[in-house]
Amino acid sequence: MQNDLPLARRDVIAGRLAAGQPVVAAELAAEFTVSEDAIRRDLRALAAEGRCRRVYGGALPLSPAAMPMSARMHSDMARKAALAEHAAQGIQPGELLFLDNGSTNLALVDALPEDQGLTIATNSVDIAAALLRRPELPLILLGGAVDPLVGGCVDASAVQAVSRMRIDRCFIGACAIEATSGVWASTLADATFKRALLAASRQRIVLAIQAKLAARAAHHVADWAGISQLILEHDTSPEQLTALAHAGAQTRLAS
Amino acid sequence: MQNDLPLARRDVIAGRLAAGQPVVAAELAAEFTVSEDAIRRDLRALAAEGRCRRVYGGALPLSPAAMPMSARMHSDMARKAALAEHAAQGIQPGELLFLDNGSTNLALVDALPEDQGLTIATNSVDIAAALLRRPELPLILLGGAVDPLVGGCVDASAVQAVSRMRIDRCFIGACAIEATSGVWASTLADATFKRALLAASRQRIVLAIQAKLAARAAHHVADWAGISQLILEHDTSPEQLTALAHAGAQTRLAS
DNA sequence: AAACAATGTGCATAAATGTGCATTTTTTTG
DNA sequence: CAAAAAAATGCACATTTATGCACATTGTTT
Repeated sequence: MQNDLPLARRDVIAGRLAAGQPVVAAELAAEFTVSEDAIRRDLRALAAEGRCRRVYGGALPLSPAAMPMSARMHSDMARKAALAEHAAQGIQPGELLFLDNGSTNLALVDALPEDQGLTIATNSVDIAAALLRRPELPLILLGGAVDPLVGGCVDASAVQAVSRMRIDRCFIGACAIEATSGVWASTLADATFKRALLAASRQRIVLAIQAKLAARAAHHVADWAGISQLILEHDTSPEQLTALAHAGAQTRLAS
Repeated sequence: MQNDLPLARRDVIAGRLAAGQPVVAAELAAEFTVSEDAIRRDLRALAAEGRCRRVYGGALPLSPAAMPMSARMHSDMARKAALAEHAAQGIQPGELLFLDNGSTNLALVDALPEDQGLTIATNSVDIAAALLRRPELPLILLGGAVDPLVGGCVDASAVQAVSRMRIDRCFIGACAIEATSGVWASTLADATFKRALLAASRQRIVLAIQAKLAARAAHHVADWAGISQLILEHDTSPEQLTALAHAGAQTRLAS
């Protein structure tokens, strides 16, 4: 990402600031392959124009935060990021991925590798919004009526659309997990969609933080025979793990 | 790529700028096999016509397409909110609204009235994300391949989907506005989608902040005969207003 | 047909701008 | 309070730009 236009670089930085994103001088210098002096001059100029606030080590946007969606509040973000990091390692170049609704899959967006020729599909509005910040990743969005509880499209048109796809690897969002029976969803439409998604996918991955094992949901999605891999946190209890293994789940632990 | 017509070269450069592409003086000189002086003269002339921004080493497009959607949505929010407030007053109960891509329409989300039985449709990821915070409003999301520059779906499937709808009131996002010619978009796909959206809608509204009148874009969407109402800021210059009125635009000023 | 103005082009020089480095000053952190 | 990191400052260097001028090409006039 090195354009020959110096002011273009300044515009890119200004754009990130305008998007509410804080910037670090050293990172920008490495990214644009210029010295930190040049970056500092840019930030100084932007601050003089009133387009950011200069701080030690970088610059902050004037109107802070705001951009992320309703899922920012969760302090589980660190846990989910660890799961996502582990899940991303299994991704192969050129794959068509599907990220189902769910805040855990949202964390996966930031863990997706670059320059692998990946294509991402999703039915989740929040995940699509997050993927807009990864413009190098081609994004296919499933349309339809948005279920406000789910935060994405799980209606008949979405089922039909996903049924016409051949997905290499899908990440199912689980509302609840039970060791004996598998994956569960909160709403009927969501469960129906997830089953269609599973049917269209070769590799079927589930990311689950601890809380999912304690949760309950009304509609069954799939048993462990239908799930290729269940990725859990490293501090999952041994009892749960043996129960899962006994039920036939292919589990892996994120470090 | 060496054509003997000097004007042709300038048009090619202007076309790239209008498409949102930055140009480097030295590269253009090599491409057209002329000296950098000639290129500089071209760029100077284009900048004087307001068709680009001259920078050290080349020129940058005036079009907002260069800035990602995430950056555009947080700039000039106060101005856009005023426009949105005014536009919301015209909405009738029970209508099916369509909010086209665009940061100005994003501000409209917070201005939509409650308990009016409205239904909202959009092809914009960010607008859909914002509407998740208004769960009482039924939301229909158009799917397809997401254009990262546009921030939403403007491909053939989106055109097809919108063509099958009967929309009561649509809010078109304008990348640029010209008093004599109407509404312009930055990319061909976006312009095509907007035309399909206009064709499917009864009331066709355009919200435009001041900057849109100074911007340039490459692809024509509609002239003023195709726009029901153009909502502008209260401090739009009288010259612009008379030019718009003379061209047949139905303008209204937000307070 | 010849002369003319108009325009675009390329090359010179001088001015302006951006960059990187060395040094000093300021801020943060332990 | 001391050490480390970051920022400001001054300066040398390279690149880009503006300006004036000579030259070629084109279209028009006489």
